[in-house]
Amino acid sequence: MTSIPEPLSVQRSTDRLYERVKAMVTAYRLRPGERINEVELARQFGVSRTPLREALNRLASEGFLSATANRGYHIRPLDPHGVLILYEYRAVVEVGALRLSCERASDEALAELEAFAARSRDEPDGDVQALRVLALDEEFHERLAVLSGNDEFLRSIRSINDRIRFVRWIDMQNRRAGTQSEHMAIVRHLRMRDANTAAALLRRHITRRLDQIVEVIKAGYAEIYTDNALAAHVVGESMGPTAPRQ
Amino acid sequence: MTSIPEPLSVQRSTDRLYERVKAMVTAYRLRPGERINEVELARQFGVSRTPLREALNRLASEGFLSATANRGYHIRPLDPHGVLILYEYRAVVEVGALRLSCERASDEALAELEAFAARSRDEPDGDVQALRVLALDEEFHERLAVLSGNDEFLRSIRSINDRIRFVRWIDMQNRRAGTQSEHMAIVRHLRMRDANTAAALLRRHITRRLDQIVEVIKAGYAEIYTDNALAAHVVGESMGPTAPRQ
DNA sequence: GTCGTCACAAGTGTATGCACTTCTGACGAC
DNA sequence: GTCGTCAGAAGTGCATACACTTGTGACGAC
Repeated sequence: MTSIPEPLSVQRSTDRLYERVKAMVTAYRLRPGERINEVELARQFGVSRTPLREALNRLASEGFLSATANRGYHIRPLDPHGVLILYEYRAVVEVGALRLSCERASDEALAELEAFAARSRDEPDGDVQALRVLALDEEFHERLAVLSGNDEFLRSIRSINDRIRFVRWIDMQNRRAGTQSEHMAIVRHLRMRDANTAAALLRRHITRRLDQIVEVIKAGYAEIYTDNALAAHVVGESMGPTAPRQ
Repeated sequence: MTSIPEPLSVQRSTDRLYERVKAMVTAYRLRPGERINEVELARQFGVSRTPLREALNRLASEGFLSATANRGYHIRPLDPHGVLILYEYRAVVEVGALRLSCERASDEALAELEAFAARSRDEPDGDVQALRVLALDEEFHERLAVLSGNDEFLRSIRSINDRIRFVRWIDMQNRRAGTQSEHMAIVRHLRMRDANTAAALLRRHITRRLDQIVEVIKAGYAEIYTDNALAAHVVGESMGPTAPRQ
């Protein structure tokens, strides 16, 4: 009896659809306000409407889509106010997680986090690597949450990461280097167990350019309606060998 | 053309099922670890499995149920550690909301909140009113979140309220009076714009009896397996006069 | 008696079909 | 030309059907 390498990959169609549609939505491959046509989308994915609807329902409950009875699902609009309050919320959650992490994380775990931040900083620049840098940025914040030892924070921050992915992507075109040195600074203070300074740095890290959010959203709209690089990357990955969308 | 009183109540079967099953789950009318039989539950509700599954899927994504491929949905176990980290998370979110509320709420809004807290305090005691007292407690915290002007906090706190409803119910058998005077104290400091004191009070209000959480959970299990009063109330309400929709 | 095997029952996952609602565009009243 | 009306098209909401997976109990080997 050979030890089976986990049949976890026996995934339901619903789950795969959830991930794929989420990727499309968070990258704004589907446009803000656009209505989702269940029949067409199901045909594109080569499945029936039943599992697709389960995925859409779930996405709606998580705030990625809005649902209206008898009128289906719509892509969430990309509005500055929504992004602003989400960042405000994010700051509270992440700072809370950081304070717990500062109390609870072992010295080794913090050293490992610092090594991760350093590796990320040394990642090469370039258009192709941009997506990877984005992923590393998200991962830094998730790792920070893991160290809190409280999975509620991790769960919440993952959800936030999904929801702000597009804005973060746009924003990172401008402040990649700053972001990564800020990560380093935060970890350094964590290693000194200086929670207050680390918290202040993290708060500023998150809310730093919130006053420019309107410009970022504008840039986002421009990207969406011209040549959405994030969508191209993400969908390239997640749709893989799927037939071309007519 | 008479002005129609909002056809918002044109709700989908999926949405009604979501609410009803959520009520059953949060009141632990279904028991921890129990597997949900879709066919039977659908029959009970007089609907087909399709809308029920959409509701279950949504509940699972929100953490009320756990889903396993080909093995359906299970009621989340009621474990002390899970409750503990949820309360820890809740404290961070609520304190964050309170600080924003302290900055932004108008004097009038705070006065209204105080009036609400006072009315709640004066609500009569008794078994029958217990459910109402529970609802008022939840509402106090939601109102506090509303004053932050940030709907992300409200959304989050509502979700937390749903998830801790049962534990709160058990816990409130013992500390009803204390709870309500603590609410009053918090609002009083908010009205003085003393965010730090209000925050400290709120934090203590939430984490106060966390060291006794194991006992509370034990009491919860006893209730679940004997004569679950919360479930009786809630299901009484939510199943109520619904016609048996063939 | 214990264990493995196998067939049937039970249950979940997905596809399909149909009813009902919403959308759209043509037509006619004014 | 503008507006209201209405019929057909398009689309969502739900029920049903079937395939496939998992659970269960009887039977036989040992």
